[in-house]
Amino acid sequence: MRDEPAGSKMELRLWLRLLSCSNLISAEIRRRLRADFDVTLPRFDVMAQLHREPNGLRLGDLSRRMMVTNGNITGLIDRLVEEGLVVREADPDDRRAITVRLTRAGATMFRMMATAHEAWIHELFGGLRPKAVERLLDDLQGLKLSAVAGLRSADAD
Amino acid sequence: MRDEPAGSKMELRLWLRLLSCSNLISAEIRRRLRADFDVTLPRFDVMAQLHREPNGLRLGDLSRRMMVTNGNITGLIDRLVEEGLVVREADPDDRRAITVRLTRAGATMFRMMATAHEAWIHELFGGLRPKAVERLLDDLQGLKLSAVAGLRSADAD
DNA sequence: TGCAGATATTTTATGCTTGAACGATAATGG
DNA sequence: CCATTATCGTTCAAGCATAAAATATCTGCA
Repeated sequence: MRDEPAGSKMELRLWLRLLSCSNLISAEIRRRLRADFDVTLPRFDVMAQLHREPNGLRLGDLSRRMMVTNGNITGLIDRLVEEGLVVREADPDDRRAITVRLTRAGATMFRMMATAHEAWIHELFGGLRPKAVERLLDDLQGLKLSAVAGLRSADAD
Repeated sequence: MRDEPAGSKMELRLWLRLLSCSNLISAEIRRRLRADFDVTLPRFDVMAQLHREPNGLRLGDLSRRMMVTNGNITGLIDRLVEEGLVVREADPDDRRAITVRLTRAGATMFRMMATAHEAWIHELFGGLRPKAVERLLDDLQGLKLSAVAGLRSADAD
């Protein structure tokens, strides 16, 4: 007897449910960001990272933090620069490197968006009891650990 | 004074954690689908839907089930047809409509992928105790209900 | 009948994302 | 010192995704 079959099916259901929650919510956040601020989620994410680093971030660090490829960041920053929300600055110590930073307009805009964003999340998550929020935080942490372990075991193959 | 702040911050943390779990896992699934079967996740999803409908599905039904736009489906099906995994069939009753269905090769290929997929999920989720899986299924269902309610309340605005 | 509106799909423009290839610069080791 | 190697950012081609406009067909009703 193995415990896989039944367990596997439940895990599959869990994965589908997780994905549908995540997609449902992120689609709604994207919709509202677009409707209220004419901004996309990836742009919002970039601005969120930059907002916590007043001295700016190198492009490589930004792409690592956002877990996306370098080539992706280039285009994202291009558009944010066009809109005057972000500036590129040469690094005096390393001529390969470029640092990006929010402009004053970018920082102001981000603060407005962040306030709205937090309220939206509360609208969407507010139906959960605090206990359930705690449990989910815990269990999702467990899932993350499990997944990271699963990643590594496949690496070793 | 409002009662939001504390709760809102936890909800925000939960949202970020949910998103990072979902992204982590789906990136890994994409990577493996590509490495082992040279297939993308959206293509796999289309094939999964078609596999449960031996008589095929109309494009509109397919886009509704996958919760993506019509225009998206067009290109996805184009590529699957090129690869010989799917066929388009005219509907004799309605000349606007097109039904798509897995070819025999498509069905065979999907069954192989589905087997591997289930094993991958078990690798990634297997670190969770069955109790935790149950709890997550429950709590995520609660989250979904909360989010759907939040969607509707915004509609009414 | 004939036509207004609904429905089914495709097309188009735009943006995000990836992986791979590339050019420029920096760091290292003989 | 110079050649090799590594790092930083960009470019490119391909694919996914959306919203909006276009096309074709169907349906209901006056």
